[in-house]
Amino acid sequence: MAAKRGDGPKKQSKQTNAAPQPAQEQAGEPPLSRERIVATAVEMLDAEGTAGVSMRRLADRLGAGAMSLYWHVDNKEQVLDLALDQVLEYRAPQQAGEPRDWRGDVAHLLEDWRAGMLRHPWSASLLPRRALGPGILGRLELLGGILSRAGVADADLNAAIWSLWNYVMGATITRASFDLTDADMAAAQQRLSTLGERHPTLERTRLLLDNDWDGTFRKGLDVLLDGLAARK
Amino acid sequence: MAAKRGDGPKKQSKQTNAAPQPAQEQAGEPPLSRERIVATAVEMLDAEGTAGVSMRRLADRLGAGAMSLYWHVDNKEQVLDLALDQVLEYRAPQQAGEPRDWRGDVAHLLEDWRAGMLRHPWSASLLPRRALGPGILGRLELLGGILSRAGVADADLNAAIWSLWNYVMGATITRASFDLTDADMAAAQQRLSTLGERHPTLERTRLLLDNDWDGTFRKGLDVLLDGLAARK
DNA sequence: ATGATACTAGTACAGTGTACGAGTCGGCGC
DNA sequence: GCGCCGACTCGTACACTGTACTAGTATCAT
Repeated sequence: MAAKRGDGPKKQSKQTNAAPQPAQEQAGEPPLSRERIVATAVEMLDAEGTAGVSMRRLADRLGAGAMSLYWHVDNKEQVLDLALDQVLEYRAPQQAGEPRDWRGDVAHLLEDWRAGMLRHPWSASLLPRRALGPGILGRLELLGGILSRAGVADADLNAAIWSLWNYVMGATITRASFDLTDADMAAAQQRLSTLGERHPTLERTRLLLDNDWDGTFRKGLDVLLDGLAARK
Repeated sequence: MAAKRGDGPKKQSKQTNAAPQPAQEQAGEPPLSRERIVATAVEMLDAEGTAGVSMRRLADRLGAGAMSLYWHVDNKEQVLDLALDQVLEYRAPQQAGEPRDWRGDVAHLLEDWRAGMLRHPWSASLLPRRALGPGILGRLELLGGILSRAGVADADLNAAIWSLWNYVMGATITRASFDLTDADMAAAQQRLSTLGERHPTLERTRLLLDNDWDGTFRKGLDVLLDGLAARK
C-alpha cells in the first residue's frame, strides 16, 4: 500500500522563509492543502450545487491536476463531509458573558443554525448519511450545555437535545428543498384542486402556498420549548 | 420532437383476450410498465441502497434493455421520485369507524410514517429535493383532517401540520443516517473523550451512545402534542 | 398492402470517481 | 559531489454512469 499520508496535514512547511517559491508558477496558486480544497468546494457548492462539483472541476478551479487532490483527501465523500461540517460550525456570535434567559439562548442558537444551513442550501441535502464532524459536535455541546444549565435533568437531556435537533433539521431540510421549487409547490397546490375533493383540508388552508417559513419555524419551536420548560 | 408518451400509461391493452402472448419469450417477463419499473426499483433500493441502482442494472433486473425504460419514464430522477412516493403512501391500517382520541390518531399516523421510512432507509436520504407526490399529499391531508376535526383553528393549522412534519422528518432522517453507522457513533463518542474537555456535556450524558431512538421520538412528539393541545 | 402506434433496444458520447505508476522537487546523510 | 527518501503532482486508463439518437419490431386499422 502506498504511503499516502496518515493523518495530519496541518503545517506543511517548517522553514519560516516566507519568500514566495520562484518556480515556474509566476505568482500563481498557493500550494494545495486540505483547507484550500474544502474552501473551494464550498464555493462551488454555493454557486452550482451538489451536481456542479466533480473532482476534475474542483481541481481545475484550484489550478491542479485532478489526481493531486487525492494526496490531501481520501475521496470525494470526504470532501463533501468536510465541506458540510465547516458550514455547520458555530462561529461564536457576540461575547458571551451576559447570561440571557435560556430560552432566548436556545432559540438564537437554533435559528442561527437554520439560517446558516439555508445560506448553503446544499447542506440540507447532504446532511443525511454524513458523519458527525467537530462542527456539529460543537453545536450539540453548546445546546446541551445551555439546557443543562437551565435545569434540565441529565436523564431528560438527551431526549431534549435530540428533539430540538430533529425539529431543526426537519424544518431546515423541508425549507431548503421546497425553496428551490416554489413553482413546483404552486403546481402541486394547483393539482390539488383539479384532483377533485380528495384533499379538502389542504385545499382549504392552502398549505402548499403558505410560505411563512420563518414564522412557522418559530411557532413550532416555541411549542417545543414550552413543553420542555413545563416538564423541567 | 419524438412522440414519447404524453401521460397515461395506465391500461395498455384493450382486448381482454387473456391468452399469454406466444412470442419468442417463453413464459418470460411480464411486459414492461411504469409500475413494474418502480416496484423493481424499490426492491433494488431496499437491497443495495441508492448507490446500487443504475438504469442499466435496473433494466437488467427487468430483463430489458437499458433504453427501454425511457419509454415509460422520463429519467432516473423520476424513477427515484416515484419510488419514494410509493413508499411514503399511507396504506389504510384498520377500518376507521371508531373515532379514537385525536392525539392517539396523530401519534399513530406519524409513527407509522416514521416506521415506513425506516423500513426503507434510503427514503430518508432521498427526501430532500424531491417533489410532493400523491402519497405524501395523502398523508398530509390525513394529518390536517385529524387536527382540524380535533379543533385546531384554520389559522393555526398550517403551522401545526408543518411542525409535526418537520419533527417527524428530522427524527427519521437522523435515525436513518445514524443507523447505518452505529460504529461511527461509537467512534465519535470515543473521539469526544480523547478530544479532551471540549465536550463535557455530551460526554457526561453519553449522547452518542444513547440509542433509544423510539423512546426519544415519542417524548419529543408528546411535547409537541402537549403544546398543540394547550393552545388549541 | 400501407401506414400508424406502441414499444424495445443497440450504439455512442460526454462525463464520473479513482487505481496505478511515473515524475518532480527539496533536503539530508555521506 | 552523490544517493536517497519522503512529500507531493499529475497523465493515463478503466469501469461505470445517464441518456440522445436511431433503427428496429409487433400489432393493429384502414
